[in-house]
Parts: sequence; structure tokens; C-alpha cells
Amino acid sequence: MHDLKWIRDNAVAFDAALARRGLPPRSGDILALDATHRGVQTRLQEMQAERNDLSKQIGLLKRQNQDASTIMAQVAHLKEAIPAAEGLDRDYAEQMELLLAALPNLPAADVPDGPDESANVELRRWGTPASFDFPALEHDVLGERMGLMDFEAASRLSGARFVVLKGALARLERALGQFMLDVQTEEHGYTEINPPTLVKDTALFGTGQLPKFGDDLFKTSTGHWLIPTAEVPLTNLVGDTILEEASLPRRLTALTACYRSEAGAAGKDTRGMIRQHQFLKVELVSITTPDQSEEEHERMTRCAETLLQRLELPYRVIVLCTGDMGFSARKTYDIEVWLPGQGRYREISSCSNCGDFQARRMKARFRTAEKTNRFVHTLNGSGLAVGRTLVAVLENYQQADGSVVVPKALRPYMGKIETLC
RNA sequence: GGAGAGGUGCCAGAGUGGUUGAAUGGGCCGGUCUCGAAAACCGGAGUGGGGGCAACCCCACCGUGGGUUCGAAUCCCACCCUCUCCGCCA
Repeated sequence: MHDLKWIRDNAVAFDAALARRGLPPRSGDILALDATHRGVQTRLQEMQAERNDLSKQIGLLKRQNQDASTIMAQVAHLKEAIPAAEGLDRDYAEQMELLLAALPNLPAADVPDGPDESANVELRRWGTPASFDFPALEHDVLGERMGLMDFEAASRLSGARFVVLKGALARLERALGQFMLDVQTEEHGYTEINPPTLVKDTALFGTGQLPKFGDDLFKTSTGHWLIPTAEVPLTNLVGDTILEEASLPRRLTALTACYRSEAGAAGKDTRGMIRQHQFLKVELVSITTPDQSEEEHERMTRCAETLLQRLELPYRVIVLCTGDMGFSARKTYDIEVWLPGQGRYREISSCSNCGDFQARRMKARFRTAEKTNRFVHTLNGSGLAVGRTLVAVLENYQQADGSVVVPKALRPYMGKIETLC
């Protein structure tokens, strides 16, 4: 949600920032509506003040058992005017809300401009893609050959874009989740949360999925939504609260199932378990002061990278250009892991700084030393999508005979299993 | 799912349709006292919005949204949420 006051004072900058997102200028519409709204508001408030004043006089007279009919006649003309003005006021406020809620966050100054993913900029690489002396296979081929990954069964149960994992492979996914959570909580200071995965629409509004992107979500017959990411419950945890500045940053993590309808992804990644309706993800969320937010963004990204380094999976980090960023983000780093079977890097984690965009929507403030309340900054990122990490492990650790070696970092979680075959 | 109780400020907890933005207690901030602290006493303090260079003025807010009224925390309706009991259930 945008700050209307800021737009009033920075209309040109606002439109310029929208332009970087490929959007037409909106400050004209917004400020015109704002002026009209404030005019109505002023008139309404004047009438309310008059009514309050006269009503007080009526109260005084009545208590003294005197006749108040003269004053009551004076106030009569407001009887229609005030409700009418109130209605207008509400309408304009609602229009403004719709107008602002539909606009995405403004990109940070150092985000590269560009229309789509082709303009993203690679920042760094870690690790060297292994060269196999045999043709590398894709994860789904490996998994099915081992009899540990069953897409047919999944489609009988649930249709397309689901998978059944079995035996050692199911355990490997569990091991990955445990490993990631342990590193983030024990080494990086994140507090583990086990949140609901069904939420109300207010929560989705707070993080920006609603009102615009409901099509991407699953909704239950009870009106609940299945979360597309644990960012939703984790971030909304601080919604409608005032935090003490000293308690920031707050770092939260959760391992949850995530659900996405993939409505706009028809035909994309239909094979394998790259793009599923349901997947596990370890999410990281930080709630910070504005001062801390940029540094925290870098830190969070490193926290996610650490996992790939421990797993010895080659990756690269890119910064998304203005045209490729999500709705709520002002800056986003994607971490892409190397997939030998596909012969390319593939997104495995996305770390976004949302500034105070979400905080304004869900009213998350902090109290400063001067005792004024300001909106917090929220940052969120996956501390890795577990399913895609599983894919990366399979493809990077595959052997000539089609078996897969368990990465060292996961051994403690795998019991006696050292190889999947 | 059935029955009941309730949602008021940082917390607890009053509140008769009319100077109630809201008693009281705790906590918090400032001060007096003290070498310092505690205790005691005095004082201060909500959030958002509109206007003004400013002192300051005005409006709204007692779960949410409507309604009745000159006037609503208080009365009416709907919804949401919480708690207790019963039923069902992993």
C-alpha cells in the first residue's frame, strides 16, 4: 500500500517509478481523487462540528428541563446533509483504497530497469558445475527409475502437478527440511514458527496476494485460502501491532506446505517436480526498521546461500529487473541452483525487500525512541524451496549407474542411508 | 454442529443515551524526596485524519459494518472473533 502523503509531495517521482515498472502515470488520478475526497471531508467535518456543538446545547437545556425545540430546529438541516456527506466520504475512501491497492511497490533505485527476465543482472556465482563422464539425467527420470518418485500415482490421486515420493526419497525431502530449519534457527538466529496454512483473506491482503492475484490461490469451501507461501502467516504475525524498536529485527522461519494453482503457467514445467500445486518450503521473514532493511536483505540472502554451500550445490545470485519483480517487492534477489540434467540454472529461492509496502497494508508499526510510530519494513525470502532443492540434489549427486549419493550435510538426517538407488 | 458468556486504552477492569477520549488499579515517562535507589507524593501520557508558519483548532475511533436519535461505548440488526460446557473427531 502506498503512502498517499508521499505521493502528494512526490508526484513526479511516483510516476517515474511506476514508469520503471512499465506502468502509466497515476499520480494525476490519485491526486484529483484525493483533492475531491478532502473537500468532502472538510465539509463533513464542519457539519459534524456544528452538530456536536448544538447537540451539547440541547443536552444542557434538557437537563435543566428547558425547551430545546429552537436549537433542534437549527440542527434539522444537518439530518440529511451529514449522512449524505458520510456516504460520499466512504465512497471516495474506498475508491482511493482500490486505486492504491492495485498498484505495485516502487522499485528501489539500484534495481536494474528492464521489461522482463532478460534484463535481470547476475551478481555472483558460487561453485563449479560438475562435469559428468556420462549423460546427466533429469531428476524425474532418476526418481522414477529408482521407483521412488511416482507421478502416475499422484495423478490418479490428485491430477496433474502432484507427485508421490517414496522410501529413501521421501526421507531425503524430510532430511532437507530438517537441515534447513536447523541451520536457520541454530546458526542464523531465526525463530521457528509452525503457522496455520489456511488463512483468511485479510492475511492475503496484507502481503499483497489479494486483491489482484486470487486466481493463483486455492480457496476452500469454508472461505479459507491455502497459503502460497509461509510468508503470508509469518508476515501477518506482526500485523496490527506496534513493536518496540529494540525488539527489531525479528527473524522468523517456517517449514510449511505451500499451495499454488499455477493458473498462469499452463504448459510450463509440466514434467517433473519443478512446478507443483503443493510443495514444501522453508521461508524466512525479517521485520526490521527502515535503517536496517537493506543490510538485512543482504543477510537474508546469505542465509539462504549458506544452505546451498553446505549442500555443495553450485548456484548464482541475480537481481531481478523492474519488469520481473513481484507485486510487493522493491528489490528482489533470486538464487538459482545449477541443474545438470537440464543444463541450466533454475530459481530455488527468492529474497525480497518489501520496504513498508506490506506494513502499511497490515498496519505493522514500531515505536521509536522519540515515541512516534513508524511502519516497519518487511523482508521475505525462501530459505530454499525444499522440493526444488531435492531436484537439485538428485541431479547434482547422480552417479553413472543412476543412483544418487546423499550429500554430506544431510547424512546426520538420513540414518543408515548413504545412497539412493 | 448445539447451548451459554464476552469483546472498552500497554495490561487488568468500570461505564446511568447528554462536557466520557472514556472512572479506578497496575505498568510507563517526568518531577519532589534521597548520597543513590525503593516507598510515598505531584504531574504527564492513546491512535488516525483534516486545517494552521506556529501556539493551537477541528473530526473520527470502545471487535467490524449498518441502523435508531438533535446526541450512541451505552439501544436495535447483521457479521467476525474469543472463552466455557455438550456432541463429533486426528
